This record gives sequence, C-alpha cells and structure tokens, in this order.
Amino acid sequence: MQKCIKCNSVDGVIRSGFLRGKQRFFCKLCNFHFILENENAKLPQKANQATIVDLAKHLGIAASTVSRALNGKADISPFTRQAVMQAAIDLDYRPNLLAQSLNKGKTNTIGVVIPNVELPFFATALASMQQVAIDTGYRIMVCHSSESQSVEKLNIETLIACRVDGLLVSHSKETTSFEHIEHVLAKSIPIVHFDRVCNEIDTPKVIHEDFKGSFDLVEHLIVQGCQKIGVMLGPEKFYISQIRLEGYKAALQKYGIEVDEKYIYYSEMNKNDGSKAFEYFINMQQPPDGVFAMLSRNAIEMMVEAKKRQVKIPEEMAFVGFGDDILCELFEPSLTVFNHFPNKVGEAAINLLIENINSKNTPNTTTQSVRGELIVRASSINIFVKH
Amino acid sequence: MQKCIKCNSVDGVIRSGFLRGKQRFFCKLCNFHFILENENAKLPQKANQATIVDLAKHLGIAASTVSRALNGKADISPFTRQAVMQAAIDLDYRPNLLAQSLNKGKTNTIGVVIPNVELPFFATALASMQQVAIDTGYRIMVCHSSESQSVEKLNIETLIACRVDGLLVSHSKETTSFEHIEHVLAKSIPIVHFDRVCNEIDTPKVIHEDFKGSFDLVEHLIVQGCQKIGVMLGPEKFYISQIRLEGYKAALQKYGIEVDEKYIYYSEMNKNDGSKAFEYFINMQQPPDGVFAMLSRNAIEMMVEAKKRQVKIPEEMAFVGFGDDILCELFEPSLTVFNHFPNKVGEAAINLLIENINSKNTPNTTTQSVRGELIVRASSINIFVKH
DNA sequence: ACGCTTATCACAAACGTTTCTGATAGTTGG
DNA sequence: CCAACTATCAGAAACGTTTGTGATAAGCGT
Repeated sequence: MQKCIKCNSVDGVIRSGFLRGKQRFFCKLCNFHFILENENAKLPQKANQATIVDLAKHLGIAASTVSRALNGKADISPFTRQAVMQAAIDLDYRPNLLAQSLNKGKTNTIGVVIPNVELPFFATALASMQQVAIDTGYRIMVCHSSESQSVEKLNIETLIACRVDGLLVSHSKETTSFEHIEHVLAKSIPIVHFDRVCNEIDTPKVIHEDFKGSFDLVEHLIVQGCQKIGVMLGPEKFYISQIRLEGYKAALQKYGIEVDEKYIYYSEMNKNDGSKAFEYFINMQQPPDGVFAMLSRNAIEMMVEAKKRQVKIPEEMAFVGFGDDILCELFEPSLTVFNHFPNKVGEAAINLLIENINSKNTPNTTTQSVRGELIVRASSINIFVKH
Repeated sequence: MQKCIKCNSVDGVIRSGFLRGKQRFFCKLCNFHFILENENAKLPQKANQATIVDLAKHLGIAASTVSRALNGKADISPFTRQAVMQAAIDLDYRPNLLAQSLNKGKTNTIGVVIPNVELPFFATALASMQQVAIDTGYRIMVCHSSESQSVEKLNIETLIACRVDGLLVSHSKETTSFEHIEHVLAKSIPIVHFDRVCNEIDTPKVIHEDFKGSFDLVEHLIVQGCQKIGVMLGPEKFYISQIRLEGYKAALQKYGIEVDEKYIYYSEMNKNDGSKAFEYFINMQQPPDGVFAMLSRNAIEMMVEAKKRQVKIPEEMAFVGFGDDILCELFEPSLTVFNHFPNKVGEAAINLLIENINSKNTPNTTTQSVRGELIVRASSINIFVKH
C-alpha cells in the first residue's frame, strides 16, 4: 500500500476518496489525511524577498511596529525606527504593493485602454499620461484593444480585476455598444473618456476641437479656392466621424456650398484606405479639388497616390488632415493639418481622472475640450495659381 | 470632557497618550481606548464589488467551496457548482487579482521598461508584446524611462514592488551603470533585455543584427560608389553605438577603406541632432559622399537639411539608416534602411521571458538575434550617375 | 453489518500589509 | 503617593483569495 507521509507506517493507510481529482489517503494510526504530491511539485521556494515579518523576526519585535516605523508613523522611538530602517537596508526589504493595495483598497494604478500604441496620437498621449502619473504617485497599466470591441471589453474586465483606481478609455473603431462602460459606471469606478469618446453615456470626457478643427480645415480649403471638397471619414457609426462630418458640413454651409453625399467617403481606417479613397475621388465625374481627411495619415496616403498619377498638389487637388505628425511636416508636399495636441489631451484626461478619484462623491462629468491649432502647409496653399 | 464613543458616558473618560499623532482617550467605565475620527473620514464605504465571501454568505456555504466551484475544481456537486455560478452572475462577482496574486505568489504580469513609446520601434515592439501576452494569459505593465537612468531605476523598483513575474528591459540612452540590473538578478527575477541591451551582465537578450545591418548598409553605400562615408551614432558609451560602429568599420575594412575618426559623429540622440550632424559633415574639408545614420530618424533629419541647402541626394550625398518606418518609405527621397523588424524583436523577447519564467531553474541566457533585411530605396541608388 | 471507499463540504491557515485595540512602564503634578 | 497622563510596543483583525486538513453522510462489497 502507501506509506503515511507523517508517521511513515504502512499498515494503517487506507483510501479516502478523492481531493481535487487526486487519490486521497487516510492513516488510521496518526489520524491524518493526505494526498501524494508529485515530488517535483514545489520546493519550499522560500521567496527571497524579505517581508515585514522577516524584519520583525530579525529584530525581535512585532510586525506592526515595523510597519509603523517604515511608514513614518508617530508611535515609534527613534531608536527602534533607526534599527528598523537599518534592517530594511540590510535585508533589502521591498514593500509588496499587492498586499498593500489589498489592505488599503487602493492600488494607485490607473488603467488605460487605447486602440493602438502605434498610432502616434496615442503614443504621445500615453507618454504624457505616464509623466503625470509618475509625478502624482500613480502607476499606469496599458491595454491595447487592437481596434476590437471584444478585446476592449476584455481589457476593461482585466483592469477591473486588477482593481485599478480609475480608467482612461479611448474606444476601438468598431465599438458600437457600451454595456461594458455602463458596467464600470454601475460599480462607480472613476472613468474618463478621451479622444474616441462615447456620446451615449454621461461620462467625463476630454476631446479635442473635432468640430472646430474640421470646420477650420474645410474653411481654409474654401478660402484657398476649393469648391468641390471631398471628405474621407472613419466608420459611419463612429462618433468622431460624425462630429468631424458636422464641422465639414458647417463650413460648406457657411459659404453657401451645398453638401453632396457623393463627396463623403467612409472607411474602415485600415492601412491603405487612403489609396482607395483617392481612387474613389479621382474617378468621380467631377473629382474634388480639395480633400479633407479625418486622419492625416489617410491624407498622406492619398497624396502618395496622387503623386503616382501626376496629380498636382495642391493645384489640382489640395489636401488637409486632422492631427499633426512628423510625417505631415516632412512629407512633400507638407500637409496642412489641425494639430490637436495629443500630449495636452493625455494630460487633461489623466488630471481629470485623478481629480475624480480623489473626490469620489462628486464625479466631475464635464467635457473638456483641448484647444487645437490650424497649421497651414504646402499641401493646400497657393492654389490660386491655377485660376 | 469627551464622550466615550462606546458607552456614551462622559465621566469615566480620561486622556491616554497619543496614537499616530492624535490624542487618545480611555473610558474607565467600559474599559475602552479610542481616538476621535474627523467625522468626514470614511463612511463604511462597503466596496460595491462582490467578494467570494459575499457569494458564500448569499448561498449559505463556505468561501472555500465557492472558490473551488469557480475554479472548476473537482470536489463540487454539480448542483452546488451551478448555484455558485448563478450567484456569481447575479452579484456580478469579479475575482480580485490582487488577492489572487498575493496568495499564489504569481501575478501573471510582465513589467516592460522602455525609453520612450513615441519611438516607432518601441511602439511596435510593445504592441507585439501585448499581443503575445494576451495570448499566453499575461498582463503587461509598461514604464517609460524617458531616456533617464534614474527614472529607469525607479521604474524597475516599482515593477519589483508590484511583484511582476518578469522584466523586459531596454535601457535608456544615458544608462551606464547597471547595479539595478544586478539587483534584479540577485533576487532571481527573470529578466530579458531587448534592443538596447547591456553587454556587461550575462542576461538573456534579444537583439537585432546590429553588426550585420550596419555592415550591409555601409557595404551597400560602398558598392554604390561612395568612398568617404560618414557615420552618425548615439552616445559613445552606448552599447548599440559601439556595435553599429564596428559594423561600419568592418565594411570599410573589407573594401580597403581606411577608417577616419573625423567621419564619426556621436550624438545625444536628441530631437534635432540630425541637422547638427549634417552641419558637421557638410562643413568638413572633404564632406562625405555617403552617410550612415544609426537611427533612420536622424538620416531623415539630415536629408531635410540637405534639401534645404540644395545638396542633391543621392548624387552628392547618399543616406542610409538603421530601422524602417513609414516615414522612411514616404519621405522623398525614400530612405534606404536596414529593417530590424521591431515586432519580431518584441515577440522574441517576451517569448524568451515567458520561457524563463516557466522554467525558473535553468535560466536561458542565450542571446537571440532577429534577422533583419536591407531595403534599398532612392536615397542611395543610382549614385553612379554622378561619376 | 461492518469496514473500506467515495463525494462533498466546512474550517483554518497562509499570502504581506495596515490599523485598531490592549497593555506596560515611565512621567508628571498636586 | 496616586491619579492622570505619555510614550511605546504587542497582538489581533482585516483585505480577498487558495489550499491543506478535518469531518460527515452515503455507497459498496464481503
């Protein structure tokens, strides 16, 4: 039979059911239940991270005393405090943030959900968030939705499971339902939307001047002499698409230009949608003489295509885009853009979130708008030459 | 005096020293110590997150039973399991990863330290790491050193405090001492270096073909007819600088070209160092007819400057850079680069780390090199036209 | 019928902190 | 000298899990 792992006797050992799928034994002699561990299982593994208890044992005092000494509380004699500090150095003690967070019910961690770090906007926004976080004693946990609604949902689940103190969310392009956000609100976990916000729920938001930026860009095209202005957007259901379209329409309206649906091109914001859009526009009976792209990246893709086909920029077709970028500046011709200052958006968002975390009772649900700036470049000026 | 907060009597209350800096009282009647809380302190705050204990109470069973049911362990009757599952849904239970990690001694989180997400290389590498992490059940916690050694050190401290299961580190440009890494090793926390590795310590590393890439680029320039080749590097102490310089030298040597120190330009990798480098090269008595930049971004900055001064590219001066980028492709002239596949580097690094986490006894300290690829573009071809 | 066996569950300890409560020795003042 | 008071510390509880150990009712075979 089986030897008892406690008294080593063999005679008294009988089977005793199963525990978690493994055969269990019972030793009648020493009255002990046990299961056989596969011996390679786990060595004592004595984590070589010193704990508060280790310090306490080392000094022969109570763990609570060590804790208070380390945290600079009052009830500690200078002598004891000094000894604790020294021991902490000697044993290379590092506090376990997990235990600390579990105990305090606060993690000092902020969860960020973005569609894709590879988009310069998000990279920059993220970097500025990180900076603010460090300065204010927070940590940041980033998740990429990879532009997928289901992954986004999963990300938020994970961050909640990690008990982040708050969430900074920018939606994926395919996110159209927002139960997962309602859910966060129901648990009264502070959340701030930024950039790709959700208009259906009343959350604090930080956006850029989507309307004004689009308006300014299109107005600029009109002033430069463009009369048939195309617009390339993201998905039709996408909130940002809608707002930026409104800015486009408003500008046309101001100058008495009728809105023609044919000049509105929706895309899925994939890699080469710019070329497709250009293809569409150039094959129209009356191709536009100016194009506003919701993403400056798309404007550049279109310009690449235009150059391939010897379409003169800006004389035959001018381009403007939303969002600045080193590429916009260095591409030839350089692209006229509305700079929406990703760093400021990032800062504003995390500051608003931290404010809401600290004053939990009165969640500030204002929508902040970061002021942008029109940057006029070669892709849209001196058009008048053609006339 | 003070009313006792327990028995409400006033008579028996006397002072009793200080606790954490606040006056303490003692009630002789009910034998109770207390301090006065500022009433706005903390409402019960009953976190509205259901716990396992809540489920257990709700069902009238033991918490351990709930735990086993949720985790699909064996010792649970189908009926109980079903009830627990339903209760979990009803009460919207979410496991507390903090408690779970604390208990298991494993966080399933990987810490990543990078100098700057705004560099496309790191953004891409990070994105691919995230993907692998999700697929393998890990989470990622990212920290930016912002190219500062002290911040990098702090980052690693933080990640250790969070008890990440392992570290992925790419050093800041100013990191020259590596005690903080020794320290990580001393605690036998798995670590993998990538890209900007540290050659002084024996850690697992994932690099790209720094030597071969540089060699190929410079050889390409030579084959195209360049004879005086400048090289723009990062800081002199920077490991990557050294390796890439070696590749440069080896290529020159192969073709019998003498290495001239004057053609080696070190930079601090700041924003506009490319212009400065160009300034330096163009003002030499014998300006180079080809320049290899350690960062393609720098090559482009140089080309911008070259274009401003009407220097013909590539006829008068050819350019090549290390690392591909959409900018390299779309800039005019497009830049010849050695593509080092940031996504593959990211994947390889995290895979190696996870492997090391799982087999803790035998840390795999091999250095993996991700195969790169020379991409020849306009900035360096057809030079022969000039001869 | 009785011992072996199973299925199922409760209970307690543990993870590493923080904080509340209890306790002691010393100090002060009338 | 004694009550009131202070300074300082120990011990226990709590945070939310997981897992080892103890326990009970029921099934099975001889």
